[in-house]
Amino acid sequence: MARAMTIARAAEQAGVGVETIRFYERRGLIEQPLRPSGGGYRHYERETVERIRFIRQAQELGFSLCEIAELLALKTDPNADCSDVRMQAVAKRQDVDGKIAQLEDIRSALDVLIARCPGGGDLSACTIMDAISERPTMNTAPHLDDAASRTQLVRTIFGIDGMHCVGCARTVEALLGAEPGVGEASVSFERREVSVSFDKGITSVGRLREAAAKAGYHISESGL
Amino acid sequence: MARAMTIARAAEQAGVGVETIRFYERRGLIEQPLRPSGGGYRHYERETVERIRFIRQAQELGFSLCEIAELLALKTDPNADCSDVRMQAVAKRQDVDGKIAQLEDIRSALDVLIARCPGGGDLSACTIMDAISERPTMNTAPHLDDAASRTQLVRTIFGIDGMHCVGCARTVEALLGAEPGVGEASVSFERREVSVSFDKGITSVGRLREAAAKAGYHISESGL
DNA sequence: GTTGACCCCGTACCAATATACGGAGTCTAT
DNA sequence: ATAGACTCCGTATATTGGTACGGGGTCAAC
Repeated sequence: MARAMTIARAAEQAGVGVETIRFYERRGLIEQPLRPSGGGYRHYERETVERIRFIRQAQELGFSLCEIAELLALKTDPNADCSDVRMQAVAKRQDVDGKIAQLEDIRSALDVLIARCPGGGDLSACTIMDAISERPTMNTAPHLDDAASRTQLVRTIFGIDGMHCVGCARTVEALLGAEPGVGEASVSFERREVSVSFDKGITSVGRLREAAAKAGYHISESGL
Repeated sequence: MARAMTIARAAEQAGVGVETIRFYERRGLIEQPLRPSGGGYRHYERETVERIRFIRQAQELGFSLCEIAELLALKTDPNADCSDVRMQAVAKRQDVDGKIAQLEDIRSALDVLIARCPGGGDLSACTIMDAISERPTMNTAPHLDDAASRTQLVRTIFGIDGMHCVGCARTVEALLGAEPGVGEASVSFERREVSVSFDKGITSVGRLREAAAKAGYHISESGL
């Protein structure tokens, strides 16, 4: 055992770059090792190499360098009392637990997709696409688990004639908004435009035009 | 339903900032919504809000925006054939699986720490610290699972006299390196210094000094 | 005692993922 | 018709986790 463990060798053994080690030193994740008088080269311990590997491992697991610093601090903090340390560990465990749970959610979601997929052929037959569309927000979506809630939202901007005032604009907004299948309608009196989002599976441009016409307004497919 | 869904309202509903939405648009994660002629304000769909929430969810789970773009692309790519899509999903699933496995490793590691901890009192009684020290690299460490391998590595730099040449330096390196408990020793002939790391639990400065003295070299606690 | 490999430090730069700013335009309410 | 809130766009800045560069010092070997 003769060759000094210089930074390059330490880096190689830890599987990182030389610059990375210096970076970790600057960040205080590892301490700058003892150096000879007057500023020679750093000499590393195997221990330090292990510490670097620990850092990489923890990173792989989604811990930030700050969190890793905390984990490492558990080891060296001389002021910590045991229950502090324990609480740190417990909190971290809950953290990890939560991450696992979320990943399991996404995994089972993917499982469903994969299981449903015929496995080949044209895209039109692909159930994965549909499935993703059905549950676009994972478990945060309020309640659209049912296959019946398959929607085909579109938004279009029409020109509109026959409005005399801002009141007319509000009227049109209200009457279009009341149509079945319409999500949201907003009318600009000044521009004589209406922007409306609706479900193609429920209503249609014609139906909307009709509804407006009944109140004396004329919709044209002009805007954009 | 009159109020147009402008960017601020969409941002609020999706739980992100306005700038974030614009950022996602630039990144192509969501498409810039339809706008009135001549460049008015954006009008958003609930659908788009859902999409943004999906993005945040996926991010929480460790997917990068690029990966999320892929996931979202499964939904809309008109050129993809079904098996392409399926392979994407399967790959993603494996990805997720790997992450879960890693997190489970770390979780059980933390569980061990927590279970061993007495739960209160002075730090000197804290087993968590010891445990972390024992397995600093998680499952990548070669084989130091045994409690017997509790080490107390230190490194010190000494001054050394009595060397006549570089050969002497190598000799000292070899003889110190051969001492039980010594990890690594490196000697600078020019600086008359030796940097040695050793286990305090196994050997001692005195023992090292003795070993060097036997070969005619004198170690002094000078360097640093 | 000189050479070539290595290391030092400070600083600059990179990519990812936002977030902020500033000056101009747009909407809506009064 | 004007004030105030909001939005537009482009650009700049922040944060995290590095990576690269350049000018000079150190080391070991011949």
